[in-house]
Parts: sequence; structure tokens; C-alpha cells
Amino acid sequence: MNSSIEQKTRVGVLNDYLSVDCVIFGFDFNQLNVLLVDRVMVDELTGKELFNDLTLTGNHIYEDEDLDEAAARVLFDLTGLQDIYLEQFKTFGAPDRIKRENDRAWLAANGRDPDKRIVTVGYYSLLATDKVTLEWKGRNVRWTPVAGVRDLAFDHMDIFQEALVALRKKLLREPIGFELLPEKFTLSQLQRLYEVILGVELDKRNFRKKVARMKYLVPLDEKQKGVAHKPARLYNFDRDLYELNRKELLDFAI
Amino acid sequence: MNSSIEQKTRVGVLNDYLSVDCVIFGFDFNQLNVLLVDRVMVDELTGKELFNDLTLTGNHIYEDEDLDEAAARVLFDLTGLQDIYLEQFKTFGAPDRIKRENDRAWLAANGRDPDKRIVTVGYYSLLATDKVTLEWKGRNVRWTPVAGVRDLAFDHMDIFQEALVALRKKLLREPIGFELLPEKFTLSQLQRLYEVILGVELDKRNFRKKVARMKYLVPLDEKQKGVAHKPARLYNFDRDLYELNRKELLDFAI
DNA sequence: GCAAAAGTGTTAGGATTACACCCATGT
DNA sequence: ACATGGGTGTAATCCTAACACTTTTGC
Repeated sequence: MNSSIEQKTRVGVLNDYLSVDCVIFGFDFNQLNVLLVDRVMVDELTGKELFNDLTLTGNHIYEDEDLDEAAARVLFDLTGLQDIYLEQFKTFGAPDRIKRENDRAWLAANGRDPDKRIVTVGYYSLLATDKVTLEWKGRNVRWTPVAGVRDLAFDHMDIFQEALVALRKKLLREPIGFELLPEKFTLSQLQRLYEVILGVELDKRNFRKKVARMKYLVPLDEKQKGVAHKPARLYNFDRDLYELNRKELLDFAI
Repeated sequence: MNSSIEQKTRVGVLNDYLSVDCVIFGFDFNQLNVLLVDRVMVDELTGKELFNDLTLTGNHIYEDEDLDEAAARVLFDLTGLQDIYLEQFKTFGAPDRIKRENDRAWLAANGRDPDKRIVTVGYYSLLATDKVTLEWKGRNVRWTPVAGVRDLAFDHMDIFQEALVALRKKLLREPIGFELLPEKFTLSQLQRLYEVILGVELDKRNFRKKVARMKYLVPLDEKQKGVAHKPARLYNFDRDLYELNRKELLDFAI
């Protein structure tokens, strides 16, 4: 879409036993969401709906494709965006990770052998909740608040939960939140981001005292415009300064 | 060996494209070591040594085996021990991760197709430097101080370096060090452990002040015996107490 | 002028750092 | 008696937590 790098066109052969699954977190200053897609199976003869549930997004990988590339491809298919924050967090490969009847039926109907183990490499990703298509592989896509996720297909509930833990741990130690903010942001936005993703409340004055110590959060000579209240000062995150001063972490351990 | 659980005898079929690699760290109060095995290849005709370098330990996994099981099996083969601390940290699957001539020759000589991508799930493990056999799959096994590791085969140098970073991060946040200490240990031993694994120096008085706050480090009414200096008080780590009081981490962020 | 969010300071308690000497034991 | 590591306290600085009111803007 608005990226300068061309996405490679894949012509290779897909690896049937190896996939990536992406837990895509979306943030909108109100809540943390995860991207789920509908999985509807209908009886071919009667046309009756057999089941209707939800999965994460994922895909098998091409033989000539790196794992990170495969995950980025899933994201690109969904959003048209490249260079989105993406982190590998765990690989899932229990021989019986697909055993429920619905899951086996779904695989069989999609031309796969339900008795063959599929190992899947889990990634999580973080983006702003806008910028996403509403369809993927012909299936409906929906944002779901993380607190309301239940009954996912396959072992996707496990994958989702581990991803959420990994994301929160990462946010406590590394400056990944800036992926979700505009170039210039206010301190209230930054605070809200931590509150929403970590699921906590923070004190405004203490929060500001803390970030004031972080030299890589640079106050600009610029304010919000057109807001119906006192306009806030804008800041930006200086990644170079951060890499230099890297001892002082965003240490939000609670 | 001294374990109550029987190790399953494997009769299944090995998966050729999927392996685990174990970065086995060994601690001995003097330094942190990593377990490496010699890889020697000789020309079948001339008997001349073609190359002689080092690899990590790893293995392909059985079709009916979970990833964690496969890693535990590698460890069992090396040590005869079960229930050793083992952590999955990253999966490596670049299509060109095996491209050097030595590596391709080695694979070919071992009945594998060097052009077929092998995805490997990386684990690290932590144990005391004794308790290890000197041979594995007919190859020599050696402990090497982590500072002196270089020129490993395949992409094992990358795997090793990422494992070391992951181990250190983990030690900063979770009580994994106790895996390496006897049931009853002294505070100097505990301090030494952190110093050796993290590669830092810590102040004795400050260290003790810090651990005094951790209620789950319980001082015993017992002292060292037979040492040529003032005998130290023994402590033990109460995991139940730890799980309860779990906010106060062993927060050794430097 | 009202609603809405921005912005600001103090105090008390706890944690961190830097630093040096005496103690109990085996040989 | 000596070598070896065990064990202890203080002061300065910094960080954390709790807590409430004034300011600036758009409408």
C-alpha cells in the first residue's frame, strides 16, 4: 500500500507441516483487541451450518520463505502494510494439538490430513485498530477485546493467551508502544497505551515524573490543535537517544 | 538414572525437516560454560581429516513426540537426567541457514539432503557442570566457557548467542538460578551464581540487603561444616512462598 | 460559563549505592 | 598465627506512592 518495498510474489510450494500463526493485537486508546476470523463450516449436501467459531490468522509457509517473512506475509494480506511490528514468541508442536472433531473436519475439508502433525510458529503483532481489511481468505475478520476472547478453534486459545503474556512482558521492558502512536503524541496518550495494554491504572503525576527522566522522550515546541480543552504538549520518541541511554528502561514492573 | 519416571523408548519415525537444538549451559561457580560436541569429518578414501569443528547438541524429533519431549530426550541422552530446567527460546528456519560447504558435506555424509530446509526449535538448559557424560552419538563432548565460543558449525553461533541473551534476561526476572544450587546454599554461592551468569560484579553488603527482603529465601539454623574459614549460614528457596509473594522479583536489572 | 482534559508539587517511605572492618574456622 | 571467606552499618541519593487543584481551550 504505502510501502516502498515490493512484496515478493510467491510461486513456490507450500510446506504442509509447518505454519505460522499471528496473534494480531489492535490498539485504539479504548481497549486492546485481537484480530479473529470467522470459521464457518456448512454441510455440503444439506447446506446446514455445522459449526461457526473463530480462529487466529495463520498460514503455511513456502519452502523458500523465512519464518519472519511468512508471518509478515500474513500481515500484509490482512492490512496491505509492511514493516509492522512482529515478534516470534513460541513454537507449538504437540502431536495432538489438533484433535477436536470440528478441527479435524475443517482440515479434511481444506485438503489436509488431520492425522499429520502441524508445527506452528507463533508471532504476535501490534498495530492501530484502523488500517485493517474486513476480509481475509474470503472469511470475515473482526476485532475482539482481549478480555472477551473464548472458545477459539484448534489450540488457538493457548496461543492467544501465551501471546498476550509475552506482549505484556515485552512492553514492560522494551519501547514497543511507540509503534502504536503517531510520530508526535501526548503524554496522556502514552499513559493510556500502557494502561490499556497492561490492564492497569497509573497515576498521572507519577507517570509524568517517571517519563521526565527518560531523555529520549523529547518534548516538542508544539501543541495539540482543535481540542475542546487545554491543548497538550506533543512529544516524540528518539530511538537513537534511546539506544545510547539504554540502561534506563521504561521499567513499568508493577 | 536417579529419576522415577521411565524414559519412553522411541520406535516411531523421525521427522527429517524438524529438529531441536539445545544450548546446554553448565555452571560451576567459576564460570558459565556451554556444552559443545566435536564434529570431525574425514575423507573416506584417504582417511585425511577434512575439517574438525564444534556444534551444539540437537536432534530430529519423532513424529509422535512433542517439542519439549524431544529437547528433554537430547538432554537425557547426554546426562541420564530428567526434569532438567529447559526453556524454548526461539525457532530458526531461514531457508539458507545451512549453506556453508562443510555443513552441506556433513549433512550429505549423514544421509540428509543439504538442499532441504531444516527448521530447528531452540532450547536452552541450565545444569551444574558435573553430571555429564563425555560422549554423545560417538562424538566427544566438551564444556567451553561462554566467552571463548567461536566458529560453531551451521548457524549454531547465532543460536548460541541468542540463547545466552535469553538466559540472562530470564535470570533477571525469574528464580531459575536455584536449579544450579544444592538444596541448602550460602548467600555467597547465590551471589556468585548471579555474578558468573550475568557477567557482572555485585557488592556483598548490598546483595545481602536485597535478598533479606525476599521472604522466600529462608535462613536455616544450620551452617557449613569443614570449611577453613568462618562457616556460612545455609539458606533454602521456598518455591511456595515465592509463588505467593510473587510481586517482589529477584530484580537484578543493572 | 461550562465541560474536558492538561498540567503541576509535596511528603513519607523504601530502595540503591558506595564503602571498610572484625569474626570464626582449619591448618 | 595466618589465610580464608563470612558477616555487618551508615549516609546520601534516588525512586515510589499517594494525593487535589488550577489552567486552557472549544462550544
